[in-house]
Amino acid sequence: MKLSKNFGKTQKETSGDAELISHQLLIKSGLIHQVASGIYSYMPIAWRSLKKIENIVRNEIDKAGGQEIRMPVLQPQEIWDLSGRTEIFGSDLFKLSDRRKRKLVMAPTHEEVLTLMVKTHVNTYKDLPLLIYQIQTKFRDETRPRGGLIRVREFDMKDAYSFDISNEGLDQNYNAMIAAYENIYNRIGLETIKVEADSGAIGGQASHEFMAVSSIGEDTILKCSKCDYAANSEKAEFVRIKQKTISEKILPLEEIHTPEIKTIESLTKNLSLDPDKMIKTLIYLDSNNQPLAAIIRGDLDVNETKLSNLNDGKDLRLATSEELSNLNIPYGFASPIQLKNIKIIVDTSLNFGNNYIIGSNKENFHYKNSNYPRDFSSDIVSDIALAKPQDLCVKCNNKLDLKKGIEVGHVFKLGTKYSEKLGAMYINSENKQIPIIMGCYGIGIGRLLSAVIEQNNDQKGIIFPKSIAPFDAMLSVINTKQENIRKIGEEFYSNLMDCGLDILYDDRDESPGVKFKDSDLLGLPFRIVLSERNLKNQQVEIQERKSGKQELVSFETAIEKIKMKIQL
RNA sequence: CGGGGUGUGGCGCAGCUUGGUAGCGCACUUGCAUGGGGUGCAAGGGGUCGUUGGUUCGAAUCCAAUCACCCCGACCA
Repeated sequence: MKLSKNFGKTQKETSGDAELISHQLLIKSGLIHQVASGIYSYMPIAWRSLKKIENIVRNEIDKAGGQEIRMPVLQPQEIWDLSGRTEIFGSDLFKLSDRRKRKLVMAPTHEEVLTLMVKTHVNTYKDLPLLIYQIQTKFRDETRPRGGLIRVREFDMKDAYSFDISNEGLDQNYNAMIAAYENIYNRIGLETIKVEADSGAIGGQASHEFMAVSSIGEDTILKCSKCDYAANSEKAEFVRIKQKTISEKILPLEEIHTPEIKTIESLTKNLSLDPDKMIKTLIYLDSNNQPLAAIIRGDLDVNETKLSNLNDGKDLRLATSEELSNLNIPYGFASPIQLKNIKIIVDTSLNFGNNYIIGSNKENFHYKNSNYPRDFSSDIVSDIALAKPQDLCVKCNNKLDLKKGIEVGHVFKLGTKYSEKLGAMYINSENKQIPIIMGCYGIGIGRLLSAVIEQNNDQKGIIFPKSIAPFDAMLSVINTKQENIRKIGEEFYSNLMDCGLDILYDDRDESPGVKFKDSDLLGLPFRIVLSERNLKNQQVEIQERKSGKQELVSFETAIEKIKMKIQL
């Protein structure tokens, strides 16, 4: 394509609105155009790259046995009511109604429609397994779109769904998709790590996320410094360390006067004891305002996702001090001891120490030498703690590191959650109706592009990996005003195109500086320079964007050389 | 939703405190020069100052409401 004809221009300056490098580069290079918050148009050059990404994704999912279909964005709200996700998605779900006042939604994902399709078209175990996917525009009314294409409200996503008759079948599909995802990231030049994840609003038994490690990532990952264990912060587990001063002897409970000492921090100071000698009691309220007590060692923080999962996934929030006094719990002195009619969830950390300081439910008093389960009971003992860097890996006992990541793929084992709710059953060999076992697998196309740019750039601009570069190379012709050079350039361009190469031909009447800057900014894998200086010596310059390495080759062999380099 | 910020030619910004009818850079048009790292000179075109209402003889500027966008948090396949 001739750059002079391209719809879209590079800019010298970017809006102060753009903070992320990928966002700045996408705007500076004229690749995207913002229409509204979290809503973008893709300009021709970006669209080429996105189509390449899309095709790599399509190719890998096809290889994994996927069948591509296309489902509508617009869907009746009733099917979302049926699965119960109208409420779960809440305000993130774009809703509208048609002229007959029928309620519709703009789909943020497609489990419902596809499960209902499968219900119609699958009858027997002989029809399974299936792996169905589409690449479709999704809509989510995000609370806060941000970072250019990183988090948007309208975006293209590949979503795949597996349907199996056994957990082994599900495992197979799940693993096949993980392998496909890893191929995709390799091919598009994105470094990712696979982490264990919480299954969130989609629901289900197991889930992994693929994270592009990046300091601007929105997600927090804990990754073992030695082994391959990695999980996002909602999911991450860790080994509880035993108390340093663990007492052999369990001492009797004793009340101590602690006036106005309401926090672990002030207890630590006033009693000269480490926080891991204390127990903290946090009272949460769920969406129905049902209270819940989370009991955890003083040096640890509660992971609200883990806690919520133990409470039917209901949203939780900390009770205010007024709400506490309504429950007869003095703020700052809450305690599981003598706590009645409240569900108590205890973190496993309490099993690794004894003789703790603990609240008393009495204003200005704590107990010392409290021991679990001697002094209080619990409804559930489980891991409800938030992992921190330096905590120990559950697999190998080495230290965990904290990293930030951009979520670029998510896979879930759904199980029978949707098939049961929507009645997607098959008949087994014994003529019994059995719910189909499902999995779902998502990967965001636009987010991949911005993640790749976020990872592949330098001071000068984007450095496109070959596989997703909008063109194979930039042909910069210097001084197009000179008739003979322009002619050579035109011919050279069409010869390159005839070789099947995809060339962006800078035929503009611009100064060399402008052409070079734009070429670097756009970051195609190679730049080919035709100029008077080189042509005098019958030479053509080829520069690799990534390394900056320049090479002068003879005019005759230039096309062959270029072809070789590009196809390498 | 809470906190902070910003809306002025296509883009980036100044002007607002102290009211007097809009300016700079980039981009654009034309001409001349230049031609290996955003080149130089000259001449031009283009703005409902986010919107609505108010105060005033007079509002980009003061007041009020409202909308949009960005950042942090909360939230989030």
